[in-house]
This record gives sequence, C-alpha cells and structure tokens, in this order.
Amino acid sequence: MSKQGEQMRSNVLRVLRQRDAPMSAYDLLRELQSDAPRLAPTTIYRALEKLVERGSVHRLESLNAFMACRCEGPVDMSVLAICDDCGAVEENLATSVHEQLSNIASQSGFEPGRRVVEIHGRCASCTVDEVHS
Amino acid sequence: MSKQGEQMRSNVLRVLRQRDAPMSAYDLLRELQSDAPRLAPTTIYRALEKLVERGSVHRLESLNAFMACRCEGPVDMSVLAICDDCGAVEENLATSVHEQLSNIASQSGFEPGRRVVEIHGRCASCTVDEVHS
DNA sequence: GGCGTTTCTGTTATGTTATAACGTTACAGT
DNA sequence: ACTGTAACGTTATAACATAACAGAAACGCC
Repeated sequence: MSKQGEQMRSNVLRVLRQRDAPMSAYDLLRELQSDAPRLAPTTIYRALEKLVERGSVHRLESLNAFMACRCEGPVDMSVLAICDDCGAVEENLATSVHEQLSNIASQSGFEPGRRVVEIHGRCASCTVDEVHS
Repeated sequence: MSKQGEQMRSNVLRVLRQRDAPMSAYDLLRELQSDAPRLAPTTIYRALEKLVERGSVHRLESLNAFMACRCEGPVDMSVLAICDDCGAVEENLATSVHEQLSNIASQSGFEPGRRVVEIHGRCASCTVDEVHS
C-alpha cells in the first residue's frame, strides 16, 4: 500500500511542477479528481505533508498554498517572493537572512525551529507591464 | 455608523490585549458574541483588517491568527517568534533582517511590499521546563 | 505458514478560516 | 435636500484543514 502512497505523492508533485505556480490543496484535488473522482482532501494533505518534509514542495504560509521547489540549495534557507499581480513566485537562496533570523530569536533564549520568510510585491515583469491608464 | 465600526475595532483590540496571545478571528468572534450574539465573522475580519493596517495588530500568517502589537518600533520591521509548546509569541525589532530581505528580492527586479518573517520553536521558559519523563 | 503489531491508506464526516454578495446607513460636497 | 462614496450589517457560502475510524499491507516472531 505504500506503493499507492508513493504514487499519490508523485502525482501531486507532477501536477505542481507542471503548473509551476502556487496551488491550493483543493486546486490539486480538483485536478487529480479527473482521474480519481473519489479522491479526498485528506489524501492530498498527506501527500503534501510528506513532500514538504522532503523539501520537494514549499508551503506558502501567507497564501495557504503549495508550490514545487525549484531552488538549488537547502529548501529551508530560501526566501519566497510572491507577486501580488500575477501570482508568480520566485525562490531565492538567502542563508544569511535565515541565520540572522535564528540569531535574533536566540538572543532571548528562544530555540529556533522552522522559519517562515516571504515577501509580497510585484515581480519584474509586472513592474514593466505597468498600467498607464 | 463609523462610530460603530470604531467601537468594534476598539472592542477587538481590547480583547486581543487582554489575552496577549494569538487569537483566531473565530476566537474573537466567540468572545464578543457574549455581548452581541448576532455578530458575524465578516465584522471581525473587517475590524482586524483595519487594526492590522494601523499597526495595532499583527497577523500571524503561519498560525492564521492575530495578536495585539506590543512592540516599540515600526510594526512592519518586527520578527515574530512563536513557541510551539506554549503558544507565546515574542516580538523582536529586526530592521536589518527586513532590509536584507527586501534587498534580496530587489536584486531580481522584484518590487518589495509586505514582508512576512516568522520563526517557530520553543521559548526560553519552555526550554527550561524541559520534560524529564 | 499463522499471528500479533505497527504503520500507512481510504473514507466519511466535521471543524475552522475567510470572503462574496447585497442592501442599508452615514456623511461630505454641492 | 440630493447625490456619490465609503463604511457597515447581514446572510450565505466558499475555501482550507483535520479528526476519527476501518481496512489493507508490511514486518517480525513463533
């Protein structure tokens, strides 16, 4: 049965990669339900949990959405830049930001764990496509 | 009518300050419904939106919750350290982290807007209260 | 092989978070 | 007073996420 689980994870990852943009769990559900109509949210969330654990997928906390990872370095050192116009997301490796963040928290005796670093704004191509009404 | 809106915002802020911990919109709703049983989610969300805009309240993206701001400096330069054990949240002013974050995003032509910087882990007092089962 | 244990999976149901849609009320400008 | 605009109240529903439990697979042990 772990075969089926692996299958599901790879299906989810495939769809995320095809899209190459943030998708909600329910977007994925709808997509995959064309093959398996009875597919349930739980199944998607379980697959996503594993994929995030593995670092294959980012969870975008400020969007409640998920995205296939395409960055080089360690997935937990990346910064996600989210375009509020077109929805595109850039991944940037930013080790120093993450280190600083951990350091600052540590100063008050806090034991650092998972970090969330995201930035909203407008991507380069949307800035060029400026509206000139 | 704007009197009522202001009233609502101050009620919401009062409850958040009393609690001094993250609360979901629905926590607030339940709390305030003891006075106004017909109160609706929308009303809470609108009040929260304004309060966040003003900088009186933080939105914790990774918890889908809200918290009264008690930090000194500019609210949009703070780092939120969230204890996964006790739920307490520390606010730290961290201008340099935010600046670096904006810089990194800018490098690819991204126009920086709202930043989300949160860190999960264990707070000092929970680290001390270590379980020694 | 048979048996118990553990882990993973599918399924149903429900809980939680957030917003759409629309009519109403306040208020500023004229 | 009239009108446009922004804020508000209200109802309904959409979107996101998990609890709970039953059944199947995997594994060790006898």
